[in-house]
Amino acid sequence: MIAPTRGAATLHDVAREAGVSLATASRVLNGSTRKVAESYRERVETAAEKLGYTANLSAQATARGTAAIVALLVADIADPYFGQLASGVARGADEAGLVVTIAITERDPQREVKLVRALRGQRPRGLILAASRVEGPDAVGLHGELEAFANMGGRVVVVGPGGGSARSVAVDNRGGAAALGAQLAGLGYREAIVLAASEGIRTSDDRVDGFTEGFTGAGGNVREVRRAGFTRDAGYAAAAELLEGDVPAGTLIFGISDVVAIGIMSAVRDAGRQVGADIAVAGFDDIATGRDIRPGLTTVRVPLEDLGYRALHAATDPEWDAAEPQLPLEVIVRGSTPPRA
Amino acid sequence: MIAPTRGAATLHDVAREAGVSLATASRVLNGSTRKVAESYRERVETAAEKLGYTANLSAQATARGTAAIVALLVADIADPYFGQLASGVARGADEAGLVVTIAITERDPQREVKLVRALRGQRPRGLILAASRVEGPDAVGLHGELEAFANMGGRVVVVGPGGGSARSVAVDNRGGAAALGAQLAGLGYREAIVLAASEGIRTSDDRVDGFTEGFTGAGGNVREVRRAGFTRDAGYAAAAELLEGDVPAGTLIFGISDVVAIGIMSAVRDAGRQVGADIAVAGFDDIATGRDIRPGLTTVRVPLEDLGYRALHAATDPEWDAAEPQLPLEVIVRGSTPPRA
DNA sequence: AAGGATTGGGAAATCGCTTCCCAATCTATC
DNA sequence: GATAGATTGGGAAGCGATTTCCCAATCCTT
Repeated sequence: MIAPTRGAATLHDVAREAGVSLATASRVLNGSTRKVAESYRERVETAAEKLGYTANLSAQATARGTAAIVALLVADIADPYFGQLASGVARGADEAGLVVTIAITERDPQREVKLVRALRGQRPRGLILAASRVEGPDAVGLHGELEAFANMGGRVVVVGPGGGSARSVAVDNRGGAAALGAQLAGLGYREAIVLAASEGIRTSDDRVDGFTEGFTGAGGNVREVRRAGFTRDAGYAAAAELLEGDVPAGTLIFGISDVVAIGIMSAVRDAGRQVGADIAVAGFDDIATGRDIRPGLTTVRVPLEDLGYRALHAATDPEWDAAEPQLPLEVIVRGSTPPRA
Repeated sequence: MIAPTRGAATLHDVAREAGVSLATASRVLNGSTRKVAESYRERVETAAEKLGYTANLSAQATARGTAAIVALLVADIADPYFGQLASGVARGADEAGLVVTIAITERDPQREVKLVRALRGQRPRGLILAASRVEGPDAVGLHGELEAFANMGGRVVVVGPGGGSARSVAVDNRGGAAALGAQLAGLGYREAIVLAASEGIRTSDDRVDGFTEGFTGAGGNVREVRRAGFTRDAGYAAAAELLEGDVPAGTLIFGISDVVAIGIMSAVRDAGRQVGADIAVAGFDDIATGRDIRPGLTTVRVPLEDLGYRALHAATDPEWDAAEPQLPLEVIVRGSTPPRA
């Protein structure tokens, strides 16, 4: 039952209703090491229930000096990659009794810096950066902000290749891509084109390098690495342009992520070519869609949800084992890369 | 430049550094109607810059009595439907200088009630409910919580059919589904099966009713309405079961949402049938994937991003026009429902 | 039965920031 | 040039919690 009072009930109200002091009420309702006699405890709880009391988290945060918040920074929450990741973060936060605040960078480094600064105002326990170029000129401002954040007592976690003092939850992009490349070469592919994001984005660079290594190591040849972006439309556009030129049947196009690869598949079809036997396509991440698309998308499975879950823990557990084994990646071959005769 | 102090700089620090009072520093840095002399303003700003000051949002919230927060409740953030919606919410929040906190219900009504209660602790300006059954026995507890939330001064916005005091950003599910049904009947379909969520979920019910109305009104016949859920897997499972029975060629299966429809498409294929001429499939929402899948998914376009954007404004704008026109829906026919000869 | 050790409630200080109120200075008016 | 009125800085009282002391009432031990 919740009393229909105007404004929220405060701890003060509860204490008065129960006829105890503020201190006692606080001890009963919001975790404290000190014990309170059963009779008092009951009275306080009854009063709280009756008034529909919920602790004011902001006040709690000011008093305690730290907020039960974790901030998550993603490039685009509508992108399934980040959606799945966020899902894991949210699950972990829920378990730990933390609130997740989310901010969108729109892949704009400037914006990212500004957001980190704004987020700092919340004094979150941790900050999870899921979308960032950790290198390049843009990174310097960001670095300063992260430093400030850490100095403030917050933990920074980078999803992907870590840097500096930040903890990182890494994915073996290079290894996974190498395995993919090797396996595809094993299927008989000899010519590949890679559609990557701009240089300096580690995730992309690692995947390109790994793929090249694996593919060429097993007898293939990477004919070209084109720069596109991380979006479906970027993949589509780049592939469309590519297909205006001469792309022989049997060529493999490796998209830097599944989202990109899906764009590529559509472009291939719209160019009047066929995905699979004619032009093979592979991606990376194994987002849910890859399973439902036809032909199925060959990819490297990244356990995104787990990754998010881990990131949450890296951001909040005091003693977190940086040496924890990386999450296992797995190559998944589907119809988009049929074996070449 | 940010000074390498331990702990965050407080307003107090800035005031001392600048040699002014707390009040003045506050007025300069955090919006106030009062003017401050240029010379003071400058000194304060310089000091703030030097110390890397960022206002403690929690303290600000306690002092002001309200937090610059909007809470968003979704069923599953990895679901593209909610992802796109959240995207719009985030954009609007960013423009309005608000922070978005996100919570996941996992489609569990009990959990939803608990979350609303927990979220109340943040004293957010608004609460956007994007995933909720507004009817049925489970709804009563929720209703109480929402009431309490509103009493506290927060605004509740329901995405979908509104109820009670909450503002609502509605989608004409019924009308859209009716248009879809009519159009498909016009393409020559005569027999349809609907895969819906459980009864009592308004969104689902409205879509079922609308579709039935439109389809039968144009000469079709809804043979059956099966209850599944709102997920891809639910759609897949229900369709798989369905296809074990006798489903004649030319039958149309309408999935209550695109996510469900995509599951259906996969089930159809896995059952050795063909999507399109053999078994037609239609969905609702027009999530991005529907464009890249083959055949393309016939659906009703719901401008999800705009919907989220609107919800944000409904949650925060003091005078919001409840009578604002509903967002336009549009039937999109793609290859999953070819014209029947 | 007496002295010390627990146990547990309450007053008050504190967290970082806003804002009301007052005093001092400045501007404008006649 | 005096006075009313408008500006603008600062002091201090909150906001809604937590937490450190302090002290009275118990409990245990010998």
